[in-house]
Amino acid sequence: MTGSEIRRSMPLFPIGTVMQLTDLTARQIRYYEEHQLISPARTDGNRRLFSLNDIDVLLEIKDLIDQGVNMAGIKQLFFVKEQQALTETMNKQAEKARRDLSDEEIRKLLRKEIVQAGRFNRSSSRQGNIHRFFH
Amino acid sequence: MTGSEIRRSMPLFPIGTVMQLTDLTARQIRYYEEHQLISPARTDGNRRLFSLNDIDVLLEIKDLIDQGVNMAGIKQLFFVKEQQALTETMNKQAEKARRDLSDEEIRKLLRKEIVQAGRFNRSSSRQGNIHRFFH
DNA sequence: ACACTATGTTAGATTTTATAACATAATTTT
DNA sequence: AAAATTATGTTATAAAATCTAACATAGTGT
Repeated sequence: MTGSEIRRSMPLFPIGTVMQLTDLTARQIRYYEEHQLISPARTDGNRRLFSLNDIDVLLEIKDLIDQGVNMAGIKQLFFVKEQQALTETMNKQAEKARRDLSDEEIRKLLRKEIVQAGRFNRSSSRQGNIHRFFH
Repeated sequence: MTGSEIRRSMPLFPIGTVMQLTDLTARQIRYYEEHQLISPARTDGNRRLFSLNDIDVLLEIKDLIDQGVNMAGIKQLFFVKEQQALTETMNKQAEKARRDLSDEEIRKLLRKEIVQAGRFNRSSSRQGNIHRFFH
């Protein structure tokens, strides 16, 4: 996880601040939590603490609501987005794996070459000081 | 004022959050406010709301205190820093003014050139379509 | 030894937030 | 059209967080 991801998910804001920042009522914010669109952290005393990510999501919800999308629609949209994000990271992992594989192949070839060079040097000029190639 | 400056001075955090973020007690934070090292905003109900800048200052104070500097010293340091910042912006303004002046001179020269070009064209070849130079 | 500094602690008042229940306009379903 | 559902408002009550102010105190500086 990167530093900015940590910062964006750090629980910092009480509901009052979030209300001002998002122009949503406390009732709305709690309602969206009830529907699991956000999961703010809690203080020891059970007060909600929202992260920057939570606020982003709330602003997104607000936009969609303003555009007439209902809760079911929003849930679906979020679900799809999450799937997208998931497959995206999976693709990235797969690509990384492929890259790692071909790296491995490169290394294999390199090894072969080195061995060949060794043989060549030994058999032809009897010098055998491969290490020169690695300085 | 830039966008990030606005963001950094936006009153967002209640004292509890600031306590956790800075590892200072409420008593300490209020004490530093009493000594005008910070000036957090207030809610309608008189609760303090701190900005990111406030938190930076508090962390700076904490550092200095950990290094054994007392309040008087911290005040002096902050005072000096503020003076520095002020003279710095003044220098910037002065430089800008100088640049603006020489810009003005450049424009003056350019104007002269244009007028000359106009005269030249009119008197010699009778075409006078200066506007070509400005496309 | 004495005054001052920086912080702790406590008390009582006020504000903010929590949950839960009931109310309701707007929309959807039957 | 009537009934059900949805998204939000409103209200009541309890608990948590914060406020100011006062007093306490260990450590510093003179």
